[in-house]
Amino acid sequence: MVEDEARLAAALQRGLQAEGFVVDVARTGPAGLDAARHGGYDAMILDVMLPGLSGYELVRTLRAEQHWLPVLMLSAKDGEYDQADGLDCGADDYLTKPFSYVVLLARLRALLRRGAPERPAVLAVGDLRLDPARRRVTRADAEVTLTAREFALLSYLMRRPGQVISKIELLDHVWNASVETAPNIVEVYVGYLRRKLGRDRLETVRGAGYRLAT
Amino acid sequence: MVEDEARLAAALQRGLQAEGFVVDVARTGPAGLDAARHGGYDAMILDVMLPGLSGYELVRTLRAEQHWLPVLMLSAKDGEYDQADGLDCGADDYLTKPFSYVVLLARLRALLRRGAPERPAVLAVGDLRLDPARRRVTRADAEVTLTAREFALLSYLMRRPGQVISKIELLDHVWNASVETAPNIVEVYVGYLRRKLGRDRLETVRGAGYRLAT
DNA sequence: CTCGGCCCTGAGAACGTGCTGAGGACGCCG
DNA sequence: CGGCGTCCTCAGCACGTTCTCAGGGCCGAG
Repeated sequence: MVEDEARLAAALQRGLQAEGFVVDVARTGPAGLDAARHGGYDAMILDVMLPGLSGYELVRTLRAEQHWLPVLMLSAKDGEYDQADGLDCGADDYLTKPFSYVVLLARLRALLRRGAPERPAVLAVGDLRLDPARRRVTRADAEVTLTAREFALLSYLMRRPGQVISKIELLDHVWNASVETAPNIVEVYVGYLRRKLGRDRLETVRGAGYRLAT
Repeated sequence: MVEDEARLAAALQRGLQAEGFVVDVARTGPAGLDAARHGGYDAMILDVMLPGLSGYELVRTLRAEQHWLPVLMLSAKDGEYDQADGLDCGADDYLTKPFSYVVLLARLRALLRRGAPERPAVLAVGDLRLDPARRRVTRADAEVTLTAREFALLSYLMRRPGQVISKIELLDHVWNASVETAPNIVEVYVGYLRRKLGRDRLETVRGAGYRLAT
């Protein structure tokens, strides 16, 4: 739940927990966005008026990043266009304050029942797209075939584009090898990926690791 | 749309048609139920107060019959429990009359965007059709006879066409075997299916699993 | 410029994965 | 009992994948 009014947040949290839900609360827009990205939640209750980032922007960002978490929006504005805007930003339902707790609960259940549409959780960086479920990678809409190891390495890098990731970390997560494994294997596979994806997608940061160009 | 007030129905129909929707109207509960069952619609707008069969009962019946058409319920009752009841019967959204047309439209769009969690009576992928009820499979309109195991495997794959499904998962769901069972049996059955359905329907994704070509 | 270390790459060995045909176990039915 | 169909096991083979290794190139520090 992303809600900056502490009392409302606490009341809802208590109520939902009593229903058996596991509830986390974020108080600001950016914090909520972050939680939605990485928290593995089944749904999000989202206030529109938030410090840092409005609920509208939050949903829009989330959808642009291909996250399809069901979102129930709360707002004090009951203008019909506010409601329409919220839904068109990508929210799945919209309630105006003050709202009935029973209604909130029923709508939340309806949302969960409907569930997230099968995750097009597609990672996209530049013209690179990686679909974990379909295990497909395309570069400028052309399919690229990767081996299992190459695929694992690329998806690890694509989850943190622009960041430098050390060979040790890659060995650890992609190979789950111990620290003493020779890091040369990473170099070899980066080489393979460069050959298949283009020379300049993967930058070497000498002495530090590799970075996926954004 | 299932609505017995002729003027409202006509107005909505006109409006939605102007937005590019194809709209049919049913005036009674039973007629609406029938249309929902056989009409192949993408969503249903449903009044609660209907002659013959209430909206609540209609949705409940539909859901009990495993139809997962998105339903937007309309009602003159704005008691919170009415709303909660409607949603708990299986509706996906609920609007109280009088409602704003703009809001209706936005909610309808949100509902369509989320889409029906497809559970079609007949699974179809390419020229392959599989009818779970009749336990029949056809390929380009020619019947294919499958053994029980082959059928189970194929239907599991057809529920998630294009996605890569691991042998472990197949073992788990089609064989409900433990993780330590030798995955060779999956390979064998994929071989059988390929022989019966054609070589290239089932792609092997080395190190990952199998994928039904879309 | 020179040197040391870091990184890249091609060759090929080692390894694993997946495919297939043969055939045994089992249950069903005439 | 014998024939049949289904389910499954097994072992051998083929080939793609993974990894090792060594030589050489590149970069930055001094």
